[in-house]
Amino acid sequence: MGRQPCCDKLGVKRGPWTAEEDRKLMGFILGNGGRCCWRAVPKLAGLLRCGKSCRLRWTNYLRPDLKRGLLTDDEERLVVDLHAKLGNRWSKIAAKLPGRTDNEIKNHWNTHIKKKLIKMGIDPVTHEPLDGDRKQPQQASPATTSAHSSTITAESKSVDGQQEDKHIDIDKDNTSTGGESSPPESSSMNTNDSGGGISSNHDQDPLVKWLLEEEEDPPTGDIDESWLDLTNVDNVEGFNFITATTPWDVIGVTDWLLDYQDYGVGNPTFLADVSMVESSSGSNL
DNA sequence: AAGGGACGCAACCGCGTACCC
DNA sequence: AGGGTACGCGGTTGCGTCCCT
Repeated sequence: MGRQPCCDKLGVKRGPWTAEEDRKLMGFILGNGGRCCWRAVPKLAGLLRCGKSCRLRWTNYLRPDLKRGLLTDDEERLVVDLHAKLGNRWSKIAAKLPGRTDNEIKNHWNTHIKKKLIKMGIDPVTHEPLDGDRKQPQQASPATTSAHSSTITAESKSVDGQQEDKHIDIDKDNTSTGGESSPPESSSMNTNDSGGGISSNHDQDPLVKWLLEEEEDPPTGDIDESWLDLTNVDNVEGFNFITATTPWDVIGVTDWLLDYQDYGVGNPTFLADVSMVESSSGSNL
């Protein structure tokens, strides 16, 4: 098949992004509205990066609507629940956690949640009790993490698989959905969800239905809706990005915004982030 | 104080899919 | 219909930071 590389490797910069590069990329996307494909972005933005790298940088770091910091307990719970239903489909999971990226969730899963579950005697892949815990009573049932109300509230201080201070709440009909669920597929997941790795049991699950509906708002009231208020520009103090006189000069509240909402610039919380980018490049400095 | 290992995050790689010609 | 291109996704890696000895 000989698929061509996404970009010419020669002369393409790799590695951590600098503040200057961030500025250029953000400036281009915000200023031009990204009226072209990612492949053309680096050239037009004056970056020696491949388009793929630009897209990743934007979606994982520069996007205005991104939350930062550790996942909250609620978010973590939701991730566990969603993972039990969907497996490693991080993008699907991320889609249900506003402001979080698939990469972020994936990293958090691998570095935090996975370990927690293992300490609790739960297989992070299948969400079933680990071998040593199979004889555990109800608390360690397969539904422990997939139940809608499951909670992981305490850091297990156990060592060697011993469970201590484990706090899993089961207070709903967890047996109907989680009990007989097939293990989520953990790899080579088909991006098409139609039937994919979800059991028919899960298809009946309201949560799964919600998960698979792209346009529907999440049921949690967890969303920071402040950004929806377009009149709220109180947070633009210090805003001096490029030559804008108002935030909206940069945002360009024009039709492209509507056309390119995927960039996330419709989210006014970016204003604060823009000034942040202005002052630093985040983790790279 | 210094060295080494563990940890966490950002970025890269390669594959699958959708779309276009 | 088939090939080429671009994008999105999940797995993996690299490297900086933290922590322990």
